[in-house]
Amino acid sequence: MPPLNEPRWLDPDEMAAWRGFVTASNLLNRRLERQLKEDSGLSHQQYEILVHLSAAPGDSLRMTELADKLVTSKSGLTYQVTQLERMGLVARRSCPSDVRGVFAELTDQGREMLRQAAPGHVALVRELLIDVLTREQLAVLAEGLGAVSARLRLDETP
Amino acid sequence: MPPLNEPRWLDPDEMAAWRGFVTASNLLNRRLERQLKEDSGLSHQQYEILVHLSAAPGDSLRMTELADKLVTSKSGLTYQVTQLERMGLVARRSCPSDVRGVFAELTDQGREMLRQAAPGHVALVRELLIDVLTREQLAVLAEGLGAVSARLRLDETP
DNA sequence: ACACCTTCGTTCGAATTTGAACAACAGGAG
DNA sequence: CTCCTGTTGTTCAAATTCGAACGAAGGTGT
Repeated sequence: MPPLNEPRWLDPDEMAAWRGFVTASNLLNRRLERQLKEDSGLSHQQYEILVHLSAAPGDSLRMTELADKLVTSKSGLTYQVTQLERMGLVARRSCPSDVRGVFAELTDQGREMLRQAAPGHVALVRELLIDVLTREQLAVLAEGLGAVSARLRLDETP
Repeated sequence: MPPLNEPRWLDPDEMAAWRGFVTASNLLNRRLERQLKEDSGLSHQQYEILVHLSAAPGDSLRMTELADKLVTSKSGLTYQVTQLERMGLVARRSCPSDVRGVFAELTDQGREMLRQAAPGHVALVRELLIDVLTREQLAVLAEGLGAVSARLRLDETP
């Protein structure tokens, strides 16, 4: 018996997981966006840039590497780094070993902005996601979505 | 002892869950977007509009109600429905009981487009998310994210 | 009937995002 | 060295998104 031409639709449980994921993701992004904008004048994307930079050695990352971590397009990152540069939160530095390379580096002002914005952001993430879930749910979510991310990272490069 | 002024940062497990959620969400959206665009010429958002309409009684929904389900802005929906109308996939119908009201209704062509686009989309959702997780992980994810969504829906209206 | 507050969908301008095209360079194979 | 292929970051036009402001109605209390 040959494989069915009919696709394997999602059963109710699978559908619930999928819809829950999409809906929670959208709602969460919406809320975090508003909160950050009102509280610190940053978009979520800009905030994430600061976070990734502050977590990197030397508070700086190559543009491409940063774009990968953020899961965004190179051109999108170029735009946002320019914005952050105008705000004085990030600076561009050319790479010594590669003339084409550009480092985005967190400025003192950027570090300060992050220190100011982080508490409110983390509190909201906690209130809306972390504290809504049990310890076990959190663990399963971390492990499951970690696997999903890994799966997605794989067939991206080829 | 008064509550600490210092915010409760995320511990490693919590951080892993949060980063996993954000990353998986971004990667997944990126992939689905590409697949739908190449395969059917639809954006994910447009596809979701068709899905929600096809699931609604009479294949139609009020604009506001649809915007709620999609978790998007009213103006964003106005734009997308206009696009879909130009493609002949959706039609606007005025509401009999409320002059201000507008129904978005799935056309025959829209139904056909959905029938054509759905298999590839579902297959990818399955490949990248559903089939990567175990049955238990799926259940936990559905329940947990369901709760998160509910939590988010609550303090939205007031 | 009247004023008052809310809801509905659209319009508008500004901000953001994307993919494709591009120029400049890196890194090897020959 | 020289050609070839892959990278790097930017630019560009087009598409999308959002929030605020808006005009038009609904609904309520008096």
